[in-house]
Amino acid sequence: MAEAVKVLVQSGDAAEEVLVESSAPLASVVPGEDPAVLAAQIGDQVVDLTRPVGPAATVRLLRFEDAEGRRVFRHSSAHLLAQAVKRLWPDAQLGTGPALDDGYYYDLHLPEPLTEADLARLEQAMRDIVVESLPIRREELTREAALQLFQARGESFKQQIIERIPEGTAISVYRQGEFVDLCAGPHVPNTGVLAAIKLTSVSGAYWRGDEQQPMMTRVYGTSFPTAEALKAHLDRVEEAKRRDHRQLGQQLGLFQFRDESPGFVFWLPKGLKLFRRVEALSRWLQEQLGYEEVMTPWIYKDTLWKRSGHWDHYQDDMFLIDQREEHLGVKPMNCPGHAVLFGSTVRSYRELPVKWAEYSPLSRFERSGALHGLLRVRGFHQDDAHLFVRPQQIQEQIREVLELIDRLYGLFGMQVEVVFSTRPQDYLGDLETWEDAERQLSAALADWGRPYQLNPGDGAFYGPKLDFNAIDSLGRRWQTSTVQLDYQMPLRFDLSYTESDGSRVRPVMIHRAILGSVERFVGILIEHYAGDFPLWLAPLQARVIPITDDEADRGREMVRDLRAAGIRAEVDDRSEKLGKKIRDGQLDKVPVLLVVGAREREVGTVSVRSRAGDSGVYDWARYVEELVQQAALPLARG
RNA sequence: GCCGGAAUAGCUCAGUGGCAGAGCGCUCGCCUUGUAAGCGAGGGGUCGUGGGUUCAAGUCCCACUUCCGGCUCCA
Repeated sequence: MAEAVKVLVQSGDAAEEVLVESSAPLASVVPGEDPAVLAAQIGDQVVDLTRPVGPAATVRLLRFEDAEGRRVFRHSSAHLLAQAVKRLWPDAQLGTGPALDDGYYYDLHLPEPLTEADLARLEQAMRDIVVESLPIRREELTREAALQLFQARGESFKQQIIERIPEGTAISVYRQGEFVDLCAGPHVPNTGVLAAIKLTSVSGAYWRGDEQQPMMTRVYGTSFPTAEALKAHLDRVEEAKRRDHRQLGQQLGLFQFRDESPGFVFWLPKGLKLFRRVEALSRWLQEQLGYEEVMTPWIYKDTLWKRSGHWDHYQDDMFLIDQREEHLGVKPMNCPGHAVLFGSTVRSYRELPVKWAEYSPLSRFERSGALHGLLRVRGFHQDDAHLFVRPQQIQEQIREVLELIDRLYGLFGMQVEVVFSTRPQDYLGDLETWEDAERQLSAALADWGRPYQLNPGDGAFYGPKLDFNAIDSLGRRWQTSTVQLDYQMPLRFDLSYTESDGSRVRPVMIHRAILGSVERFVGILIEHYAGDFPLWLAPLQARVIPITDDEADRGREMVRDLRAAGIRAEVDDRSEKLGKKIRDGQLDKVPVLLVVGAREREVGTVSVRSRAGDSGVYDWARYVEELVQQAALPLARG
């Protein structure tokens, strides 16, 4: 029966040809029974090592180092978690437990809420199962058998999942010891390889993400093949925590949130310096491209919002005011105001593109649970602009926006990723217009020459869009910029311009924000730089430190020199020891500390200490000049 | 909005039914200092808000507010 087949086994960068029986398990082609091999890939399918080799010509062995292998490892970890829960709370019902990018979770329905204190017990139960090194076995069953199995075990959520599995799909379960879970797999060969595990948090989550459905308890965890790798990961998490903009904002005196106005920022002087600096950059770059700034009302009558469509589609997210007879809404976006302005006069094709920028405050009534530091607020500012263009100008205008994004993010040393979302099912307008718009967008992207991710069918109903993720110094992605084509707003406001042949044509509106919310962007920058802002951005660039009170006057003089040269500086003239002032300067993350003692005062020099440490003694006048140069905006491609 | 947790001095936090605390910051005094914390004293709190249980509540219970972790949503 068994037939010998020749298989090319790829393992990491190496590949070797082996002759095996086609009925032998894939594990038999693993060189030296290497326990680091978790699963295998045949074609584009990831499978268990217990599967027979079959007619495969090429088998790729997957380890934790491979993204696919990692997912298997984390998925098996989720099963491990579920098994431990069932041991401690036999009445718990299983929901789902997928792998995440750097961990996994399992949603469970528990009779009692689980607290973080229970996590230690649960973790221990998981370790016990690791030590037991239970083999993990796959089993395929019929729909009826599967339903019966989970019904017998009282797993109502699993039954719901089975009922939603399309006819004809193989239904599989995985068993390890007394535990069995409905699962497509694949999994690692046994629980023993899940060596280093850690539960990180517990929270609630709706079954299937639906508010109408029961609330599940979601337990989050992560896992690694070795304790060292787990430690390294936990250190990275610590690092991210250390950079939390909310903590740094408090520590560095940048901004505050207060109960008196939840979701709105109190900017302190230092934080506002950052905010204004970032905003000024955006303004400056846009002015180069011929944008013009406008400022439009922030409160409008309901008639405007009804016309723009916000009344029907966005009302829940707006601050509404009933002022005597009038129904008013505070603006969550600038677009209706700009549309009104565009339509206020007769426009010629010669004027287009009209590019209006606005930095006005916007308000959105975010649900209370959604608020998160500067990253999600109710009152914010966008570096917003609307481009009113002729349909044939879309490509060149998009191209220009892409360059603007490059230049702005380049200043902060950040890369951006693009997601192109195309026509959804329920699109408005005619197909031809959509196809032309999408063609122009992809042409602009192609011209830009950067890879992008296509998200078919995820565009807005009024037009296709580009979303941008900025990647920070820890490799985290933040959705910031957005570019959206809009055919609906011009229609609703009956916008038009006169074409060269005298006909009236409807312009296309391009909504775009480069920083996105300035508040959010500042929050991202705080985390990106961990509060160690580059000199050009730092709210306080230099602090002068006189060593004794005898140099305090000289110190104040130096601050005057620095301020006259445009450097943001202050003096620390407290009667404290030098070491103390240096320490405080470092903790305040001041880029340069300028020490002046009797020696420096006598000969007109300064002892400079940067973040890296003592960097020597310089002539004062020359140093100020040099500092001014270092503090200039890094506009390399000016 | 929903689930879970939390709220004590300006900040970070201890206090587990019986006199409200520490470190840092702040004020004052002493010290006059050479690259990450000098010494001493002082001031500072309706223990988030409102109700309840108790002889007695920062502590236990309930409601509300805000924050944190998620869900949902999203710039």
